[in-house]
Parts: sequence; structure tokens; C-alpha cells
Amino acid sequence: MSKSPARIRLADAAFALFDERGYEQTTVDDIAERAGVGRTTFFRNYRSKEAVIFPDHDRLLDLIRDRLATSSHSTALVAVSDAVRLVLLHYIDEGDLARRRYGLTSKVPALRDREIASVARYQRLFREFIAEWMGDPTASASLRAELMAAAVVAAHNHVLRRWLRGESRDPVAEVDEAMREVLALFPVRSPGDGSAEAGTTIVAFRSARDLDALLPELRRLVEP
Amino acid sequence: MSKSPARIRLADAAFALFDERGYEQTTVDDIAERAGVGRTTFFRNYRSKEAVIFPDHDRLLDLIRDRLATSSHSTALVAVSDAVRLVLLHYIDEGDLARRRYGLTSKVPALRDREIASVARYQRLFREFIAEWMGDPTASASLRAELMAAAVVAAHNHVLRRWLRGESRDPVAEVDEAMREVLALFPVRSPGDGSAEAGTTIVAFRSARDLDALLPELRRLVEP
DNA sequence: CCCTCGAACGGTACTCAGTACCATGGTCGT
DNA sequence: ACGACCATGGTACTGAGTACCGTTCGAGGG
Repeated sequence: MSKSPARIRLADAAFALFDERGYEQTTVDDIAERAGVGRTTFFRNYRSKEAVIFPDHDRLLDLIRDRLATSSHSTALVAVSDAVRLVLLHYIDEGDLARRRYGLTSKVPALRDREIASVARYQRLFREFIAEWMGDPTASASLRAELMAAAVVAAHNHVLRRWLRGESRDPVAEVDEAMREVLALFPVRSPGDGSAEAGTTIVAFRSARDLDALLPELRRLVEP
Repeated sequence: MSKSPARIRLADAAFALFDERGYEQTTVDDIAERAGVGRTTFFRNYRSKEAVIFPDHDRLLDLIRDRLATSSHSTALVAVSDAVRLVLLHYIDEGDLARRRYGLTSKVPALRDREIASVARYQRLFREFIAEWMGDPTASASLRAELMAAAVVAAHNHVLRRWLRGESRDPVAEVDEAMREVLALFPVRSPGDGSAEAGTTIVAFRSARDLDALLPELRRLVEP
């Protein structure tokens, strides 16, 4: 027995013990003992006690970075909302493991904080990518980048949490829908916008809203 | 000498030592020694080594909670963007202290993570407030609440960081401007929207974009 | 003036996470 | 059979955080 690599056995032992006694009540020695390995081996496989639950955020972050670097999308926001799908797919791929982790992070503040910190790293990556893509160091452009990154991450989190709670049958479809929602929040501004050469366009379309409700949006769309 | 209460002297000693040797290179014993108190007294005043830098996030969180509970604004988003001003004002009130903390959180990952976790608590509070205010348990409403909370927090962070870096002379004006930006992202939907009775509206407006670029946005605006 | 109560303090001893170092045993290629 | 290279286990250490206990000091109350 105990043929499987130590890394796997350690994770199994950790999750089992966390379920039985709770996270704080479980020591690293306990985990190592149940896994049938030495304490040293634990820390060789996982940098910390928390890390045994969040295995490969770094790897995933690199994956996202690559995806962004090699992406050829029309806008930064599209590229980012495409990249964030990878994160969701990764969680879905983990399946039950992700759900068990969710159960833990919901109860243990230290783990919740760690999860949040990880997500913040994605958000930062997105923010920097968008800001760089826009190439506009203005404060207002920077704010826009920040808002976009935050929206994408928030939408992702929303869908992910729904799936983790078992409230979602088709998270991939949901995330696409959510990203459309996010996209709609940030209408694309073409370069000439708000500047001198403004032509006149007349568009006819159907809407249930009355004109007063529609006007502010349109004004935002067209003006600066 | 050493008349000032231990709590103050500990904080002073901590900041001084962190500046001199760095955060990780400073032990709690060092801080206590320089403050002229025992190690026990340190932990009586601050729950952890990190806490000496982030004194009163809990108090501020309660303040925000109260503000939201007693707020009478037209929309949840307005109430929240009003509440978040309190956070900014609190930082500004701290003045140089906030800037020194920023210098530390920029360099020490553990502190950055802690800061992020604190911010996440505000965001969570906002999200729950907005969701409750809307009283609509739909997934789409929930997403909307999540997006709003994220946007408000992102906008706040943007202004705060600018001020912390000394890039902003009038952060209060900036945060108001940023909040207007956020407000504009989420146009108020009138009750009948998206339902059966679809009329036809013809709107004329000026734009430098050509029609092809404009069409997808308009379609998104009207269809869903 | 003395006594008591309580709060703040200092010290000791403990648990546990994380690090550094070293010694051992097995596996591979040659 | 030899040495090189791993992964592993063990020991010892640092430092954060907790529990407990004895002391001191100051504010009343008799």
C-alpha cells in the first residue's frame, strides 16, 4: 500500500483531517503522520500548511499570463474576460476537490483571506494588462482599467461561487453570459470620440424604455 | 519619561524598527524592548504583529455598517458610494501614518495580503447591502450587486492609491468624480424594461464612429 | 491609616509553523 | 561495483501566538 506519491497522500490526509477535526485543530505533524511520511516531506511538497489546499495558483497565474501575452483580441476587456474563463475551467476541472476547499474557506478565516489574496493577484494582473493595452497613463484611463479588472473578477467570482454551491448546472454558459454583461458595462470608445470630427448618425432601434430613461446612457455613449 | 500609553509607544517603536530593519527582520521582542514594555503587553494591545500596522479596521467597518443602516438614499449604489467616502476620509485623516503603512504594504507580501483581506470585507459588506436592498434573489440581480460592489471598491482603491503615492492633491474631489463614473456604469433600470411592451424609438445623436462599430453595442443595449 | 479590589504589567513555559542542516537509503548510468 | 543524484527522515532552531501566574500600583471604603 501507500504506493501513490507522497504529495497526493499528503493532500488526502490533510483534507480528511480538516474535515474531521477542523483546520486549526490539525497540526502539520498530524497530516504527515497520517500520510505516513516525515514532517520534512510535507514542507518539501507544500510551502505551508495552507498551501496544501491551494495547490497550483502560481501555475495557473502563469498560464493566464501567457494567454494574455499571446492573445489577439479586439479589446483588452475581451482578452481578459477570455482569460478568466481559464480560471473557472480550472476550478471546474478540479470538481469535488474545489467544493471541499470551498467548504473550508467558508469556515476558516485564515483560508478565506488566502483565497482572497490569490484572487487579488489575478485582478492585479488583469488591471496591469488592460492599463498597458490602453497605453494611456491618464488617471481616468487608469480608473477605467481598474474598474474593468474588478468587474471581470467579480463576474467570475459570482459564477464560480454559484457553481461551488451547486446552484449552477452550466457554469461555462453562465460565465459567458456574465462576461457579456460586463462587456456591456464598458462600451467601446473609438479613438476619435469626444474630439473634433463628429459626424451625425441616425439609428433606429426598438426599446421598451422610454426616452428619458434612455437619454443619459446615450449621452454617455456619445459625449466624452 | 515614557509617559505616553504603551499602545502608542508600541506603534511608534514598530514603525521605526520596520523602517530601519524591515518587517521580517523585526521580532515582537525587539518592538517590546524598544517600547520599554514586556512582550506580553504587546500582545495585550495588538492581537498580532501585523495588527500593529492596521489598528482600527474593525471599528471603521462598524462605522460603515451603521452609515449604511441609517442611510436614506435613492439607490443602493448611491448609498454605498457615499459610505465608501468614509473609508477614504479615514485614511486621509491618518495622513502620514497611512503613507508609511502604504510603504510597508508595498514591500511586504504578508502585509499586502492582509490589507487586501480587509478591503474584501468592505466589498462583501457592500455586496450584501446592495443585494438586500434590491430584494431580488435572481442570479442576474446578484451578479449586478457583485459588480456594483466591486466597482465602488475599485474606484475607491484607485483614488486612495493615487493619494497615497502623492499623485493627488484633492482626493475627495477625485473620489466624487470616480463615483460619478461608477454611477454612470449602472444606469437605473425602470421596472418595465426588457419585458413585453416594446415600442419603437428613433434617436438621433452624434458620433465619430461608423455604424458598424456602433451596432453591436446598440444591439446589446436593446436586445437582452 | 490600613485594607481590599481590580486593572495593567512582566515573566515563564508551552504549542506550533516554518527553516536549516545533515545523515541515510535507494536508483540510475557507467 | 562505483559514484552521482535524488527523495526522505531526523534533529535542532527561530519566532509568533497563547495560557497562566505572581506582582505592582492606584482608587476607593472602612
